[in-house]
Amino acid sequence: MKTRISELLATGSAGRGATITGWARSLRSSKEVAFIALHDGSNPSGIQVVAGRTLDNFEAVCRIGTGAALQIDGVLVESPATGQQWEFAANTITLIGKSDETYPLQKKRHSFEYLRTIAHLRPRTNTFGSVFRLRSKLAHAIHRFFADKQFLYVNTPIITASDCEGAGELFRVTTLDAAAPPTVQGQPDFSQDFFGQRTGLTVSGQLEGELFAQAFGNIYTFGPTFRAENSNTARHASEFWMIEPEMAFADLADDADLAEEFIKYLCRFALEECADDMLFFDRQIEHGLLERIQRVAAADFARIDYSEAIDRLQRSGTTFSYPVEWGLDLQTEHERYLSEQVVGGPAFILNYPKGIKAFYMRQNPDGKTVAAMDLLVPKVGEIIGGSQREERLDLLQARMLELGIATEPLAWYLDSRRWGSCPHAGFGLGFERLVMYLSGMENIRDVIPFPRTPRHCEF
RNA sequence: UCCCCAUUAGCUCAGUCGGUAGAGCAGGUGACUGUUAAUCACCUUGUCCGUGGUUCGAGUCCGCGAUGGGGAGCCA
Repeated sequence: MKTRISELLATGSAGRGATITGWARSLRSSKEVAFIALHDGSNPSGIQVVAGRTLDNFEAVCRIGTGAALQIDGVLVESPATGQQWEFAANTITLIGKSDETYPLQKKRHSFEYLRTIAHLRPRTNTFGSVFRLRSKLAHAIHRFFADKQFLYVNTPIITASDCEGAGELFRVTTLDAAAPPTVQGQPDFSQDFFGQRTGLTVSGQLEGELFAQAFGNIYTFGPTFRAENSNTARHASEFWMIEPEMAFADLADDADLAEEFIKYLCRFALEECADDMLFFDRQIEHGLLERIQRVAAADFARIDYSEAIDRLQRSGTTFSYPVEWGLDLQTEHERYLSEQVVGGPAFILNYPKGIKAFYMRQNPDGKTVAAMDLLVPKVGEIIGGSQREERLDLLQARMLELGIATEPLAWYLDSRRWGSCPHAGFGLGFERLVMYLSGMENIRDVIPFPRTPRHCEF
């Protein structure tokens, strides 16, 4: 029976016998004794294995390469040396999988850029061990948060025929022969395609989520999302995971309240339930991370109207590269100024001009703005985008007509406004951006196991 | 997609005024009774990103391309 290292350290006492398995991170040997840093992925520190000369295969153990897979029978003992409280005194060491000097992970610090080229091996490093433990636990925490609030978890489609959601470029899904598709009037004839129409990968589960919200009240989605934009930044990926709650009988204020409660919950969760990994990030990735997250968990998030934000930017006395004018979208430099200089923490920007937002957002009584919100956080930027949805059929239809959006393909969406329509609101949270924010990691490619970005689909 | 920067040993980098390359780490061998990315001694390692040009001579200068990084746009 194998024991996980984290469990052994948490529940073990001196003299407890166990069998552990894992991979050697480093080996330090001398004439009479050898030390193996053994990791099994269950904690950041691993455990120090002590191998004495009395082992039958002591000579062989001293030649084990970095990265080798081992099974070790032994007992937990208090460490006589500083550096760790416990260590594991080996009785037998079995080499399960050898590793030679060509193993790409060396006993030294590697750059994240290099590790991206060996993404199949990087989960065996300290940083990526902590990143993916945090990511996994956060995913569970997200489900727990919504389950505790009686939100229904709904799996919205990955393949969709809606290409007018306004959220981004679709990846095409087709079984047609790319070299010689059937054509009609010179264009590919998608009526002969697998689904009998043009289809793509989802850019958002929101529209379908709204339908479920109008049956179950409160719902959320949590799944992969695809955007075919040629974005080359540290914050964008072509495939990422998004959490999208949607609440019926709720307005924009309810939406922002939920978002704030959600982010704070996840901050507290990370601090409490991922303490050892968070400590690692604080020491190795971003000094002051713990304090920053603690402050967010205790903060009241600012709520600033777009119009007020424009006013404050104009009166700031700061010179920006891009113009600040009512009706124009906020640029990254403006968002950073607001969250970092004006607020010094997370800030909601509310009620944007309707001209720069999506068709489904609810039109405000002023006739100029819509009930939209973005949550801006220092470092990562926009982490949440949401809105109250336009629930009035006539206004929604008029807006679609105004923007030239065909209504027929979205007849089902409009139907939700035809019978039993009600005010409702929701938002989208980028899961990777959340992991970045909580870990201090600065590139989205380093918080997703095998990143998909323009020109990259390895592994 | 646009702007800027980079690409030299397995990794991280230095390389002066244009004269055929060097350090640290990793790795190998040996030493060491307790190490913490062990330490000490010795040793190995090069398509200087590719391509075309200038030049007696190019890692170094110029053009083009590729890849990576930072910033911007798009957005989560």
